[in-house]
Amino acid sequence: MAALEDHTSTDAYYVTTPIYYVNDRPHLGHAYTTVAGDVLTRWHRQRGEDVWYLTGTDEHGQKILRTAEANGVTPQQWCDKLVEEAWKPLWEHLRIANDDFIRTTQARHTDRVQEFVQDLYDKGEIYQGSYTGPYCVGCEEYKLPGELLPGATEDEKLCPVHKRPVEWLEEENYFFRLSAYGPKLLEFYAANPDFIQPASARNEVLRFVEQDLKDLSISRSTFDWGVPLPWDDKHVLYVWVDALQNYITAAGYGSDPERFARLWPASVHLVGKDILRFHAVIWPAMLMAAGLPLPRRVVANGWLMVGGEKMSKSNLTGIAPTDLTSHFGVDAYRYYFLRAIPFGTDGSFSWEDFTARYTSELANDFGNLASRVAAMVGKYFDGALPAATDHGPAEQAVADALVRAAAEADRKIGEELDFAGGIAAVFEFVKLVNGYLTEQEPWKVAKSPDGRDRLATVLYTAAEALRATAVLLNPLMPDSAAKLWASLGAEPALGALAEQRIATVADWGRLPAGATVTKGEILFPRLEEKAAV
RNA sequence: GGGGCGGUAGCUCAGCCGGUUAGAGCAGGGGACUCAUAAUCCCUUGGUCGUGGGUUCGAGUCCCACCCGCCCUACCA
Repeated sequence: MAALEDHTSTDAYYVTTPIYYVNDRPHLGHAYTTVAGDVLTRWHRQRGEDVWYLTGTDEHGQKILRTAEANGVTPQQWCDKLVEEAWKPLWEHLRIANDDFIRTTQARHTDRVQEFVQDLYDKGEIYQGSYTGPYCVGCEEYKLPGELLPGATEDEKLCPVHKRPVEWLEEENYFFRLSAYGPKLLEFYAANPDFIQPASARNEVLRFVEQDLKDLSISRSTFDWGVPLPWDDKHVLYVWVDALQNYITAAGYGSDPERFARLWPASVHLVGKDILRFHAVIWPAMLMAAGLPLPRRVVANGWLMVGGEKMSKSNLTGIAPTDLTSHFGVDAYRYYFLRAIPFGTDGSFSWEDFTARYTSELANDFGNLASRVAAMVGKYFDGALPAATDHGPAEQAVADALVRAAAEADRKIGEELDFAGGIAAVFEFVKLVNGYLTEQEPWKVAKSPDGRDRLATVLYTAAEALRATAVLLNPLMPDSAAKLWASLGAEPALGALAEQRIATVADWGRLPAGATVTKGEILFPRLEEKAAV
């Protein structure tokens, strides 16, 4: 529904993940979003587009300061350790092909951030004021009057989290004139109906902005782990104001005008639904104030639920991504979450469901198809792919199905970010090829003396179908696709798998006769019995 | 408290502007086949569509109320 590909040929397809808060190790939710972005960008690379994929870490703020203190190190040491020992290694492990990794403590970021806010200050978009509000000692933060619960007396209000009375505190602060941007934002949303996706997220933002925005407090003076305001170093920037700008500082804002022109505005900001408001309201308003173009899309993904229960912070960190990859493998991991959970909605997953899909879809349908085809080419033609000399209606039906599957996958994955739908289209094609083999019964044809042409044609058709499948699945499961590509002996004639283009993937007959087909290792071995999670 | 989203077969989900006997995949049952990772292919058993009202010739599909789950409410994808 949201085919919003209005970027011109000179613009890069620039995708960002959220900038992850390095307070702790990456969990399944972070990995889910990052894998989605990786598949999206790999897909666009295989379209031949100029692609840039950014991820990174948000390293300022009071929470990190506290965590570092609790661990007896400086906040910078804490961040360095987590980034190098937990975050970057996980992305490598999951085959994330990001083009850059930005950390908000890097000078290339903090210098530009200071210039950005100085510019807003000079333009009168930021003013000094004082913030007075109900403060919860338990939360160690200000609350909104509206979220407080009534207390024992008329004047007493309780923190909704701690159910304890709040105190009224006053703090000198700088404010961004967010309230002035409500009408402009609504105008922008109306003119760009696909800006916020999915529709549920868009609704939420619209209702919020329609209620009149309040100016945003953008500085803190009670702690110093942040970017100092250039005109008042007693204050550091509110962590989100600093963090959001990673999307432009990493793209060359203020340092590399040529690169910035190529990358900005971003094509897609991937975000979790919990941080939607920052990306769909505050960030656009800040960009408007600075006179910069707005990103084309903000896409919010839903929440992972474990076995029907909400994945709370505790049990979210309870299952580490590597706990799953060590059992199922990295490719299956990448496959599973994008296949099983419709992007944009909350979705349940479980060890049992993962196991069921692995066995049924990856091992039985896909992996086994690769095995049986390679085995028969080996058995009946000594591994030399024969030519299809008897291409008839049944073969044409396979070729036609491929055209449809490729088009649907391209539209759904490449345009709509409907990963589950796009993957399903490819796997329906895999099932169709299994059915084709069952109908054609090449093992019977092989026994008849005059069936040589027929046998060759059937096996060629299946191998050619697999060739396309390898290309279509490469963005999702690069290691398995590479194994299949090697098994088909495709590289000598067709070149590297990553160089295969989506636009020509459904052109029938690309895999040349004579290719050396070998029965490589099993793509998705049957899983060992697992006693407990 | 306010705002948003969801509650459909054992499981995970489709069901757009209301219209014949509510669909898919998986699991379960039966059959065919043997090239293949005991895989594949065909057929098939499952549902008072969260609850209670209402609108309508007709409602998972619209309206109201309620129950349950989740998210946001200015530092967790």
